[in-house]
Amino acid sequence: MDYQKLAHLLFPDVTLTREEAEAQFPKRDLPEGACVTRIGPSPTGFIHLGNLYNAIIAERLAHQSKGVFYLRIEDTDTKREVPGAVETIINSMAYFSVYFDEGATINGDKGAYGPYRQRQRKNIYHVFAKWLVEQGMAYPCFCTAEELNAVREQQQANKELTGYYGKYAIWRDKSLEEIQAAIAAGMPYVLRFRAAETEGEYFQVNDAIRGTLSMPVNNMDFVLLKSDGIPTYHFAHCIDDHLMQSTYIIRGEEWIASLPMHVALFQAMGWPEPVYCHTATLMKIDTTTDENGETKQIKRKLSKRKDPELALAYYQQQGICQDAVWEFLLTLLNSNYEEWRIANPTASYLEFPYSIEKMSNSGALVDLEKLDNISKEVICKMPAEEVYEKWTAWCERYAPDFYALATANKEKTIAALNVGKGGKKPRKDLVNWKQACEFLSFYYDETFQVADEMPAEVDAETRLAFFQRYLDSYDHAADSAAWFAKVKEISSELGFAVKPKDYKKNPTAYKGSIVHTTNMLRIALTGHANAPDIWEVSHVLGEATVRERIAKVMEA
RNA sequence: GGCCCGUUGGUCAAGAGGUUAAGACACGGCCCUUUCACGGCUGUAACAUGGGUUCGAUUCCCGUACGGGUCACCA
Repeated sequence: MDYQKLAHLLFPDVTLTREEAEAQFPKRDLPEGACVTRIGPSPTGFIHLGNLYNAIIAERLAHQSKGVFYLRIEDTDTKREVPGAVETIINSMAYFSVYFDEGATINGDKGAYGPYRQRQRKNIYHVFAKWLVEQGMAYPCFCTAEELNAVREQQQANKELTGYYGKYAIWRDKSLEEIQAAIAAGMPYVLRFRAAETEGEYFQVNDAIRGTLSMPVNNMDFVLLKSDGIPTYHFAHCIDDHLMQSTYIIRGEEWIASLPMHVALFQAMGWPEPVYCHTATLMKIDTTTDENGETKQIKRKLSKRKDPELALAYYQQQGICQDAVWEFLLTLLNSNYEEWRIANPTASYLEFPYSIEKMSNSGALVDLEKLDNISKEVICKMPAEEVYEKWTAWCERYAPDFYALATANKEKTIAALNVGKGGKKPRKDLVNWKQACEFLSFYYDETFQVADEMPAEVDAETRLAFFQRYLDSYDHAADSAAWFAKVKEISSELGFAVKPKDYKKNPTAYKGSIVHTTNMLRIALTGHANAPDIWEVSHVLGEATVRERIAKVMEA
């Protein structure tokens, strides 16, 4: 077989040599130890937590080492591509504060190692594909899908290893004439890798997360180029990650099984392999009912159909703060993150020394309660102005009514966000931006509602009397202590116990306790029996609103 | 089914051939307290399983179970 002739027959338009093509991607000028990483999402329109999880690892590895982090769009599957998906990927990553040094952007590509969309790199792949053909390491295969299916069924029936290998690789040793005839007949074909003919041979690969993996040597003549000339993931991964000089490949564990193919490819090309890092799949607990009617809890992979929390869009819609998602993922990534956070309460999460060796290699469960907890922690440490900016930014897109209210009452809103902030024990009222709307709604007359019932222990007459005296004696300028002293005084005059314990001990001696009177005030002012400090809230609302709201509940 | 990966409290997890097997979230109790939240103290709760190796194993080895991945012209 004349491989030169075959190569020319298959790639008549490729004029570049392998060396010339490689020369277009000069060595990166980076400091010692710098990592080059990437994410390579497919534009299928669905990006999920796992994408972010891997993106954060890659980003940290690159930026902690003064390396490069880039975005490559892996659009080799034209069938699954969804219009606008590239924008979705870019926007989602931006929403979660994941920034790329180079790669695909909304306005074309940025960086010297592009194009960063694989379909646009077709000619590059062909140069290397041609070289492999010249070396006798790749050949065309004209099998139809039907033929391949038939072979697979036969293999399954015989309990043999399925796939295109050994004696089943019927096109691997065809003559040039037969290939020429097939091409002349217009038969579509794929380009396959000529694998080593082995069986039962093993080799070892190192994985930065999992340690040494022992795997069978690849003996599959897998597809390099599909019939449309576009590479498969395997081929594109090898070519791109070499030319773009990725040093670490961060990807999900579903790729472990194809590692032998990738290693074989790198060896065929004569290139060093990058360091592989296969991350664990995110899981969740599901409650199911078994055949005996008993409910069971099982741990399973997050599913796109069943689990809304898998989609990144879910976190955006819920208004879960970006920083909280980062910290949550960081705690899953590195178990010592929480300890670090306790020791460094005010540091940015970007200062955390992330280490790939500390990664867990079993599937972590997505615990939304934990996320909420982290989220509260993150928001309560944020200055009110920042909370305001982030909350309103979210509202602008997801809650236009609140966007209008908050921006029209900016000063009041920031004051409201400052209630209970600061000090050693700041309040943790806000969990996410969606819940923030609910929580803050009582501050605005437009959304204020009396939701809770007045305490049943207090009769209507006493209640009115209390409010009347409160209004008559209300001094907006009084400080918190003076104000509370006044509330106690009125309560006492009306027969309420000033100390809750006194009332508890001797309930018949009183009409109620200070708990009841302050609760009435809370309900009148905030609509809820549970609310932040009354005095502080009153000063956010302003005297006029305080008087109005109390007058209103007296009418009801 | 073949191949690969994994299994420490409900969850995330630290850990080591001999430990009272950390910590965080969640849950319970107590305290603080004008409500709630916060905070403080405290409690319940774990090494999948059977064999080896060993003076001793949850930690090392082998098997089993369970969970996951993969076996495409998808990534």
